Amino acid sequence: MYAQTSIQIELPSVFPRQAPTASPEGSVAHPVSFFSPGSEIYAQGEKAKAVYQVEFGAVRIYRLLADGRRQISAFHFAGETFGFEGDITHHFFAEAINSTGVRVFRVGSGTDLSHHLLPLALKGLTRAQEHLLVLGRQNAIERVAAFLLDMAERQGDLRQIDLPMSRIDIGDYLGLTIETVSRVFSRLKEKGVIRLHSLRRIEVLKRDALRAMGE
Amino acid sequence: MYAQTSIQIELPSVFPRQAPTASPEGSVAHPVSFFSPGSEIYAQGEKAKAVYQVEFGAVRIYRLLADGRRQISAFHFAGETFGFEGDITHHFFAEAINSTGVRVFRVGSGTDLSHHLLPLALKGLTRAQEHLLVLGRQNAIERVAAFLLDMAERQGDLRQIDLPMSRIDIGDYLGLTIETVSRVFSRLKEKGVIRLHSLRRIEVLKRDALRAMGE
DNA sequence: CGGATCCTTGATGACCGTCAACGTGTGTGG
DNA sequence: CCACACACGTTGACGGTCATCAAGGATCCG
Repeated sequence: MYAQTSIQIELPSVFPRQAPTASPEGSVAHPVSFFSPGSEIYAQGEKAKAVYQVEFGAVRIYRLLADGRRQISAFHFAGETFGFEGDITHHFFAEAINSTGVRVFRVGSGTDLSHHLLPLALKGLTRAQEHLLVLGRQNAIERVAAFLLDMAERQGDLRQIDLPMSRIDIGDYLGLTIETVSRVFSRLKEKGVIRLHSLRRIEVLKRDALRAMGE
Repeated sequence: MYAQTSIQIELPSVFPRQAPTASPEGSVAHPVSFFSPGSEIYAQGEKAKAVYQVEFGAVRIYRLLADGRRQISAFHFAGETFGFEGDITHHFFAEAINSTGVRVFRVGSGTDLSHHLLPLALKGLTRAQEHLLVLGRQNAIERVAAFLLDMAERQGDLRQIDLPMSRIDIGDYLGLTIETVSRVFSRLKEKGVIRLHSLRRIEVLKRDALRAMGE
């Protein structure tokens, strides 16, 4: 699709939707790598040798079945940290969704990050387990509602949500097909719950209705 | 259902199906609590103040929706550690499935367990994310196959698997109803893939067939 | 402006949930 | 030791939800 580009550049944080968490090692300078849309940050089976903090853009973490079915287990946006799924070897793929800048913190070799990583791992664990409830026990409307609420919350609970990812990504995150995602969006529009300014920019008109659906 | 019983007794490990992991604090003696079937170990909303190691028996971790739908996110058996879902406050319930002994390691108050907890949290994270793939992208047969393979692996890959949990628990773990679980078991019997010695004791006759299904 | 990708909408059917009835296993008390 | 009762599990009939297949429309890029 896209060739992987991993240029080492120093960039300021452009879209800090969320205050970046404190740098694991404080004042030490760490390189920012730039990834073009669709390019791979790491692959399943690779040795995990760093953790990554999103400076701008968005990242998807996913796994594949042999026949190509894909499950996105998490999205990560500006300020969020990822890269510790799997102790030694990555069990997942990480890809840039858009043009994305990622700050790299090399792990191992003396420095001890476990104090910083534990809370991040626990947060990831909680998120994953909450997502299990969505995939295991909620229907299509409830899944989309939960997704929109989560996106809204992570963007500061504004009325406007922008979705950096495609419908395919949303479907593969929610365990649905893109057609079902699209139909649910249409139904939510009909009901006056949301409004689409563009394909990837959504306004939430009735937050309570969403909450009632997403539980 | 059952009254909660939490008697502080010292018990030897009875069913060490798996070698217990090293005690987080080595030589210090820690109490073993006994829980009767169905009794609560901790509840959603409680402050997390300990981690727990299963001595014998089995534990289910789950979450509920308002209308009672339940999603079991994990089972834990002898030798396994749980209790760190949620940083400060538990976001989940933990219940004993059978008569279960649990060794309690209190957290906080000086002692620093983060070095011990991080690998456990990462393992839990990986398991949860793998389970996301099952719930999001696999059909009923594939889910049950994956479940049986996981159970077999955690019991040392013997031909005989014993399931400490009910069909309801299996259904709530796999995002299926008990009827569907039952039907899949029957189909696997018809195909000669498994054999039921009793309701909760299963013999795997064709491991390869299971692998082909569970991916 | 043109082409490709992404998204939407419709028709159809498969899979699995629901409801219901029956079978099986387990524990208790007579 | 047997009888009974209750929880658990199985099987069948049916319907709803969502996947699949297909076509057309919107959007974005050069």
